[in-house]
Amino acid sequence: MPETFPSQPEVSRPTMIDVARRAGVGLGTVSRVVNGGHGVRDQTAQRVRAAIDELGFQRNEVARALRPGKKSTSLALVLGDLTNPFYASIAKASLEVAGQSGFAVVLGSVDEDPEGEKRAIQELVSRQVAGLMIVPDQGDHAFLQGAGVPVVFVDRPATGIDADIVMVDNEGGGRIAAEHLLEQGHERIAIILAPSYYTIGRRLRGFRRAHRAAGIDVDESLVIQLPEGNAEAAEKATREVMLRPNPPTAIFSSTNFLTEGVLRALGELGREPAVVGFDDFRLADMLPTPVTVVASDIAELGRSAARLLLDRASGADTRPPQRIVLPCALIERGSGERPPDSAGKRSSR
Amino acid sequence: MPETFPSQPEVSRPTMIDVARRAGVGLGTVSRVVNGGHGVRDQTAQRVRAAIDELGFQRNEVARALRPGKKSTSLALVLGDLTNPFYASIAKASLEVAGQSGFAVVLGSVDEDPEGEKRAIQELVSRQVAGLMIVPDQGDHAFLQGAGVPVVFVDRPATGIDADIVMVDNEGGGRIAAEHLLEQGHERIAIILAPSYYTIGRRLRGFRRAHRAAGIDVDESLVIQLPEGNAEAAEKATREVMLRPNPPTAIFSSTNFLTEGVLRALGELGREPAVVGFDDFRLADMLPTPVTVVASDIAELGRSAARLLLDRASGADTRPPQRIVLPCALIERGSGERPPDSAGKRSSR
DNA sequence: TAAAACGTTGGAAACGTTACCGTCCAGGAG
DNA sequence: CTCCTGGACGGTAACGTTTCCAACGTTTTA
Repeated sequence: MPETFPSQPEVSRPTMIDVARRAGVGLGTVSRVVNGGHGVRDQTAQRVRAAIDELGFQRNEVARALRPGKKSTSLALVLGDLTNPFYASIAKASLEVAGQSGFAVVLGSVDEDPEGEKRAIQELVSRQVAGLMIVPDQGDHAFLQGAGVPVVFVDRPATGIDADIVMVDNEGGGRIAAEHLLEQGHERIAIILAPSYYTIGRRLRGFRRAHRAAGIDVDESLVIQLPEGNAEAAEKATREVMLRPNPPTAIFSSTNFLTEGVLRALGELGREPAVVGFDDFRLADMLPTPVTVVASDIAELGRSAARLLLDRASGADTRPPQRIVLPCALIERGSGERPPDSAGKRSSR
Repeated sequence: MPETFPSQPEVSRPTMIDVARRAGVGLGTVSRVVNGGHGVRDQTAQRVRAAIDELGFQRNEVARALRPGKKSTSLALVLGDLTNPFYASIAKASLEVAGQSGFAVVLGSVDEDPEGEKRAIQELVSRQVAGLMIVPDQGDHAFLQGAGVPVVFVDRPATGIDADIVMVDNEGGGRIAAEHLLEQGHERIAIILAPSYYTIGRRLRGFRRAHRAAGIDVDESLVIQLPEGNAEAAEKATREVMLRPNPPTAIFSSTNFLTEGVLRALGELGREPAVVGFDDFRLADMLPTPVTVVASDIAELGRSAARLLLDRASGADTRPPQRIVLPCALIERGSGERPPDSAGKRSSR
């Protein structure tokens, strides 16, 4: 018979009652000291603080949050694949801002389907979080309307609910990318699109507007809608389009993962059309041809969302739903500056 | 005077008492139904379930966790920079495993200093999480010993406490990397080390053992200890060592970010010693010379940690502290297969 | 000197849930 | 017919905190 350890040491942590007994004061007094100590004599407060130190008392946040009106000091963050540096940046930044205000961040587990998202959100709400930051999936989010907890959407708005939203200027970014390529003289620019998320639609719109402004028609056969938003799909689509009789001289890929797939296909084909990607990514400047991208401050996206949510949760901000839009900027690195006639040639490097 | 909105809709969510009233049953009966419904007649349970649906009732997890013995259904995860794909992978994987068991994951905000880490952990403990997963900083973690909550360390052990640990075979990885370079005939191999974390020390030990086994002395001037663990420090150090009169013919970089700096320096110098990095990274195969790495299953690190912690938290696992070590494997891509005499030459690509 | 005002403190209720205990009723055994 | 057993259910205490109210003592004011 194997020796077993006690499953939990079960050294129940001291409570305020223990502290009160130890300090020889009432329960209410301990609470007052713990919460700033107003209305308590210095001498008494000192005794209480001493007892707290001796016992190693720590306030039980769960019990605290139970009191009516007292919201918990946690925010929830619901997002997709943390492995995507885009999401990771948001998470990191919002975590920092929340932490500075003494808030913890709860991450719901996020499958990719809308139903899973809804379940995750419900779970989080049942944990009485003070607010929700959500990078929403496509489904309807009306169920959040009367949830009684403030919500800030990140990166894209949700349907069925009017709430705060923090996002980047997708249309502007798409426009800038297309303008840049058009200025180089490109007239046949392919655009690789991830499955129709809101953001992608806006990027396409900017792309079209830039063409219209330049008086150049968009070749609809070069508007490529992928079935999936991963690198593999982009790689396959790129290979296909570059092998057509009349391939594009430039490619705008609408997502960081997509850009990766595009570059992989081009590398294998030995072709070098101009390439501009949406969203910057690590090592973009170290690839055989450094990659030109349209970038925005993703961390600021997370920071803004967290700040806004904290203000909503505290009741400090009672304005109608806000819409914060962060700018995009072009970062020229080489791949986006290739002239139209370079397509198909191998570089001499 | 600007019109203000009510800060919170304040539609206090229905409680079990509301459900009980609505269904015409007692409070205890509702609780029984919500928790599996044993000892309740089918007909009664049906009425209760109907009331729950009509009111949109959701159990208040905070109140539930307040009851003695009832641990909360959240795990805490404390780690460094989420922007590092290594940490992001751990977070994602543990999130998935926890989610499958209905557990949420709370991320503490993590500054880089040990004091901040301690504060973050205390915060998390005060939230009554069921368990802690920690990628520990260097400081002493003895304060966790009697915290009454199970702890699993991830990636590296902590001092001052005997707890479960899930990590990769750092020494083996270091050995494999060095062996691989030695087999190519390299005799002057530099190793770039991040500030002395446990893991780095083990990798160095493996590096030394491989040398000893091959009967080759390690040139101590090529054991380079960085002041900081970022790419910039590695870039500077690499430039410095490659410009020495007798530069190394190969470099082993002990961290993914470090590898990035190493490659950057080499690219600018136009030198091509063999390079092996510890930990795989995105786009490693698409760089001008694809990068050979020693890799392990980081996601499995996170999954194992979460599984183990869940078992500990539930009391299902009462074994003495476990030590799980995941293997490392070499992924040959090119940079690690350069012969000694290629150093200094530009490639012909 | 008495009354009022104020600051400090103790005590109790309440938050929403679970667990225990007691009651009630139906049905079977004696 | 009575007693007992057992399942179903209702009520209540308890978890640890915050907040409100009452009580007390001291000081100020009339």
